[in-house]
Amino acid sequence: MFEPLDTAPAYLRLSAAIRARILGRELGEGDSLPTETELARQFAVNRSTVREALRNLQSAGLVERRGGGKKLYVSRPAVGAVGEGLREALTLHEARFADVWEALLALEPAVAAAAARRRDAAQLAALERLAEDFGSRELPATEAVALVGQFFRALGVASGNPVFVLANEPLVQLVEPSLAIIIDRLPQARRRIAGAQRAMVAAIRARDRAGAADWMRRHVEDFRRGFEQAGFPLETVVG
Amino acid sequence: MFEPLDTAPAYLRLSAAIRARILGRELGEGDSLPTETELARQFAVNRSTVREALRNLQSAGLVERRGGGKKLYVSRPAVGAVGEGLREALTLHEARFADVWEALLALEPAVAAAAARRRDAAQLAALERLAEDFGSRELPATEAVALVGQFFRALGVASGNPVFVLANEPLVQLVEPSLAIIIDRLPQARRRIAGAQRAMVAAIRARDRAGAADWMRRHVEDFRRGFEQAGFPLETVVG
DNA sequence: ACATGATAATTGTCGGACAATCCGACAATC
DNA sequence: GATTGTCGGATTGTCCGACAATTATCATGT
Repeated sequence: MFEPLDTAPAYLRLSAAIRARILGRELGEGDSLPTETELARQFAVNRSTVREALRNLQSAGLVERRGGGKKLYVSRPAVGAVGEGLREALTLHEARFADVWEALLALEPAVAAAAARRRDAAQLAALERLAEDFGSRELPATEAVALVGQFFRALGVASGNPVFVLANEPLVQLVEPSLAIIIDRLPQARRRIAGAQRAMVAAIRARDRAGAADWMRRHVEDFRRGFEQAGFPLETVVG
Repeated sequence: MFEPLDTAPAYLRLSAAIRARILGRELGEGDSLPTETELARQFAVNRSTVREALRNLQSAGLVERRGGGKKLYVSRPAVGAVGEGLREALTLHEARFADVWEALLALEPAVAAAAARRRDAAQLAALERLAEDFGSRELPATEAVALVGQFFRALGVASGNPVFVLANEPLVQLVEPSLAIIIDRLPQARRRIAGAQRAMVAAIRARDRAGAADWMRRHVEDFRRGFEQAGFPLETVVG
């Protein structure tokens, strides 16, 4: 009979208004927003209210301040930040290693296949350099893991699919700590990872989609085995 | 010799501090936070600063107010909200239909397979009811599409994998508008969707993982064909 | 054209204020 | 007994005004 009234606080309605303008492309990436005082004047609210609304947009990644400056710019949400939010969400939802692994097994072969199909020369070169770096040097675990993470991110970029790039990120972030432990405890882990990376890069260079996906599958399965052999149950909650 | 000082604004350090406590499980879901005045006192900052920090946590979904109340409670980020943020991010990254479809093709068969393996009786019943609802009634496009969305969400839940649940959400949200148009323009769309849902439910009931994945693959491929037949190029930017 | 320094604008933070609303307890009513 | 009214206190949403620190702007001299 009656519809609920819109009693949303002003700061929410304000951020919703600006958000709509950004998503509706009226404000494009790189455009700068008016100053807080000016926004307060235009929306006829207090500057404190404006600031609360801006914090909202800021943590959604829709606006940002560049390099310590004062001006606010419209921005597309950074992949790293979005991934971190997702990682937090998954942590609080108590995702287990088995869950993340299952997602990796579904996603990464497809990413590798897409990369094999669509990578350009520069992206291939980046992958080759990362694989070479990992394979040739005996870095400390933390740095080695960072390289593996970079390899996966580079794969995402090479896939040319922003959905893959975004989906990749939280999984990589969640997996990195476990991987560090595995590399520390299992002497053969480095060799196996290096081998898989080399094989994937070769398949991607040859534009061999099935090969890239296959090697990725083995790589991900190896990862699960490593996790178990390092003494962790698959039910371990990540994060 | 000297470490860089932490010059981040107070409201950021404050939200980081609370965030860390939540992620570190010192504050569990459902716990209530002190009042703003009390937080201001404890952190020795002004209440306005506290409020900016809280807006930050609020939009990350780490705290919420329940049902128009005043108390703040620690919460795990709601799937819908996280998905919406991701949808926005993908929209601003100009993901094309082809990209979303590629991700669906990688993800959904795995979700269906996991659901076939792990679903319990109640989850199966929910899927059956949704499929039955969709197949038996000739609802207007918007409601029909909502039912399809519910079917995918229920699949995610039945998969027992929070990663799948979360990854599902933005894809479903992005796809729903396109699907509404397809259903409107292609007379055979309803029948094909109903058929696929029935087949998937049957496979999931029989715990036939390969069958479920297979039917899902056909279903997703059908969806792409429908999109093209409805007159859209795959490069259409979603959102 | 380019560095430089003065000047104006802007942000981050603060203190205080007040109405609206929610909460809990208690009383009144059906 | 359950719903409804009432009342004081606590809390939030919003406003105002202020100020130091930092950044942007611009005229100026080289």
